[in-house]
Amino acid sequence: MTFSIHDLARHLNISIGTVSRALNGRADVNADTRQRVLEAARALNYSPNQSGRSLRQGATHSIAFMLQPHPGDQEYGEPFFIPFLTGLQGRLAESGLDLIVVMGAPGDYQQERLRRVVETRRADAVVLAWTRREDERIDYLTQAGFPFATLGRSRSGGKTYPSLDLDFEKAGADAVDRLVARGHRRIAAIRPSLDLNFGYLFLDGYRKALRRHGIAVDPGLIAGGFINEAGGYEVTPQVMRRKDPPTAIIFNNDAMALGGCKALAEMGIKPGHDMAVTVIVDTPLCRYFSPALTAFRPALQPMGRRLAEMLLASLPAFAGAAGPETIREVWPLELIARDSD
Amino acid sequence: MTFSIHDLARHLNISIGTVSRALNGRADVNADTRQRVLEAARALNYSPNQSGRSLRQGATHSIAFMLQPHPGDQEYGEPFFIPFLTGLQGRLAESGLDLIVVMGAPGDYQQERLRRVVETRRADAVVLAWTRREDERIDYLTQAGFPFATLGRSRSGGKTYPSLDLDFEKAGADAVDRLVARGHRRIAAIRPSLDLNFGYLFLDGYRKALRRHGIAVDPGLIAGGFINEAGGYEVTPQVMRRKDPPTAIIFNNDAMALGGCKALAEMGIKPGHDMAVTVIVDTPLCRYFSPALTAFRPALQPMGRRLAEMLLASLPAFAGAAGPETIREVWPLELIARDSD
DNA sequence: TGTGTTCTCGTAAACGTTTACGGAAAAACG
DNA sequence: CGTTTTTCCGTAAACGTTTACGAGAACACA
Repeated sequence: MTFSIHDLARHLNISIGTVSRALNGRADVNADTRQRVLEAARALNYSPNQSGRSLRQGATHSIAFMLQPHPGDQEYGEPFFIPFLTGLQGRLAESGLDLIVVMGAPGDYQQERLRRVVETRRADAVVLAWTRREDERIDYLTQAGFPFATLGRSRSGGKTYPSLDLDFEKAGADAVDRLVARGHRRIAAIRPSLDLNFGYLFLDGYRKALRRHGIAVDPGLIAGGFINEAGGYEVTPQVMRRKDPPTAIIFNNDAMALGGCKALAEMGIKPGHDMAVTVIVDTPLCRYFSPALTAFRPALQPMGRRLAEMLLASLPAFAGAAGPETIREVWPLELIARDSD
Repeated sequence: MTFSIHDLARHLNISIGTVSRALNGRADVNADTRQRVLEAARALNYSPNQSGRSLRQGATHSIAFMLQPHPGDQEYGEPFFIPFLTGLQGRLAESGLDLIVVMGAPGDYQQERLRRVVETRRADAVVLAWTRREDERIDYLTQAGFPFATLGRSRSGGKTYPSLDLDFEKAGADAVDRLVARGHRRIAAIRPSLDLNFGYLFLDGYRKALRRHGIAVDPGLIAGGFINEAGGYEVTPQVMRRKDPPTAIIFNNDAMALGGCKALAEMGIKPGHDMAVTVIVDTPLCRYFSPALTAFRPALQPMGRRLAEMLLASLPAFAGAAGPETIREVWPLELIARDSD
C-alpha cells in the first residue's frame, strides 16, 4: 500500500542498500547516484517508514513530554505549558526530533503511562514536569537507565540528569522582602502540597526571608491545599480566621490565588486595597484579573529551548564536543508589579 | 539491551509464536500455557516493542492531534484545548490508543508537519483543529486516504470524515437576539480571519439575526484582525471611530475580546457600563476579567470524548456493528451571562 | 483399527529499514 | 605492468513483532 525503499530502489535500478546510504548521507556513495536518489525520493514523495527505522536503529527520534492535567480542573487548563512546549519543540525540531506530548487522565499517577512509554520504546527520552520532592518517576527512570530531563528539581535520582528549574526560594524571599518594605509584618503563604517541589522551595524562601527580617514564622499563617482554584478558595479562610489576620498573602500559584481572591471577596476584602496579594508564578490570568495581580514571571519559551538543549547534550547520539557539565540550572523569576499589593 | 519476546520464549521453553499468540489473546493456545505466559510476562515485566508491532501490523496504535500555537502569542497559550484533549485522550485510552500531540512551531503552516506524520506513519489517524473554510490539510488527508477527524467544519473534503463543531451561527445569532432584546441596535462584530471557519460561521449568524430584526448590516461595524490580543486591540478602534459608534460589541474570541477591552479602556469606555460586550467562546479568562465577560461556553471535555468516538467508529479496525452514519455533529454553545452586557 | 476432527504448537516468512561485510572496478603507485 | 589503495555498490543479516501454514497429538466416531 505504501511506498517503500524497495520501490524506490527498483525504480532507480539500484540496490536498496545504496538508496538507504544515499538518503542517510553516508560517505560511501557516488555523488551522482546520491543526486539521483535524492531527486527520485523527492519526486516520488518517498519518506521512510518510521517504525522500520526505529526498529532497526533502536531509536524513535522523538521525545515524550508527560502532560498531566490537574485533578478536578475541568475547565482551567494549563496555559503555563504551551509557551514552554513551543520552545521545547522548536529546539528539538532543529535536531530532527519530534516532540510528542503524552496525555494522562487527570488525577491518575503518571507512573503507569511513563512505564508504557519507556517499555514500549515509544520515545528516546522523556521530559518530566511538576517534579515532586521525592519523585518516583525519577527513581524509575534512573533505575531503568532511560534518558530524561526535568522541569523542576527533585531530591530523587542524584544529580545524574539535566534539570531546569525556577528560583522559587528567591521569588518567595523577594515577595516577602517587598511586602516587608511596604510595611507588612503579618504575611501569609498559601501553597500546594509540599510534595510538589516548587511548593516546598517557595515556602523555604518565604520562611528564611521572614527570619532575616526578624519576623517570627507563624504556622497559622501558612496553609496548603489542592493546587487549583477550589484549593485556594477552601484554604484561604483558614489564615483569615486567625485572631491576628494577615495583611498580605503570597500565593504560590495563579489558580490558587484566584480561588483565594474569591474567598476574600466573599469576606468583603479587596486585594490591593485591604489586602496585599502576590502570586509566585504569573500567567495571563494574573494580568487580566481585577485587580491585576502582582506576580513573578518565568521566561517559559526560552526555558523550553534551554531544557531541550540540556537534554540533547546528555544524549550520546547528540552530544557535541562539550561534556554535560552544565546539567542543572535554576532560572530567575521576574517580578511584575501590578495592582494587587 | 532490552527484553524481547525471544527472551520470554526461551525462559518459558516455548516458541515465540506461541508466546505472541498467548499474549494477544488468540484462541489457538492452551489455557495452561496462556496462563504461564501471562504470568511470566508480568513477572519479568515484559512489554512488546512498539516499533516491532507497528512494523509488522502496519498500525501504530496512536492518534495524532495537531496542535499549533497561534502566531505572536508568546504568552497566551491555548487553555481551550486542554479539557478537550483530556476528553479525547480518555476515550482513546479506553480503546488502547495513545494520544500524541504533535506540536508545530507557532505561525508555520501545519501542512509540513502533517505530511511527516502521515508519510512516516507515526500515527494511525489524526485529529485536526482550527479548521479553515477551505482547508488544504483536509484536502491532503482525503487525497492521501489517511483517516482523520476534525474539530470544526470545513467546506473541504466532502462529507467523508467525522467532524464535531460548535454552533457558531446560533451563538452569533443568540448574541444578537440578546443584545437587541436589551435595546441595542448598533451592534459591532469583531472576528478573526474569515479563513477560520468558525469566524465565518459566527459572522453569518450575526448577519442573519440582524436582518431578522430588521436591522441593516453595517459593514463599518464589522472588523477582522489577528486572532489574538493584539488583533483585538488593533481592530476595535476601527468600529469605534465611526460617526455612529456601536453600543455593543460581540467578540468571536476571548483573546480578541481582551485586546478590545484594553482599547476600549484607553478610550474611557467601560464594558458593561458604556458598552455591552459579548464573547462567543468562553475561557477562564472571560470569567476572571473585570467586568466578567458574558460568553458562550462549549462543553470541551465531552466534545473530546465524542470526537474520539466518532473517529473510532470511522476506523475499520474499531468499527463496531453500527456504520458511520452519525459522522457530523454540531454542538450548542451555552450562554453564561455575566457582567459585561 | 482406520479415518476425520479438533487442539495446540513450532517454523518461517514478512513488515521496512540500516549497516557490516565483501567484492568488483577504478584509481594510484611503484 | 603488478600491486595496493580507494571508491562504490550489492548482498544479506538484523531489529522485534505477528501470523499463515502445516504438523503432531489427542480425541471422536464408525
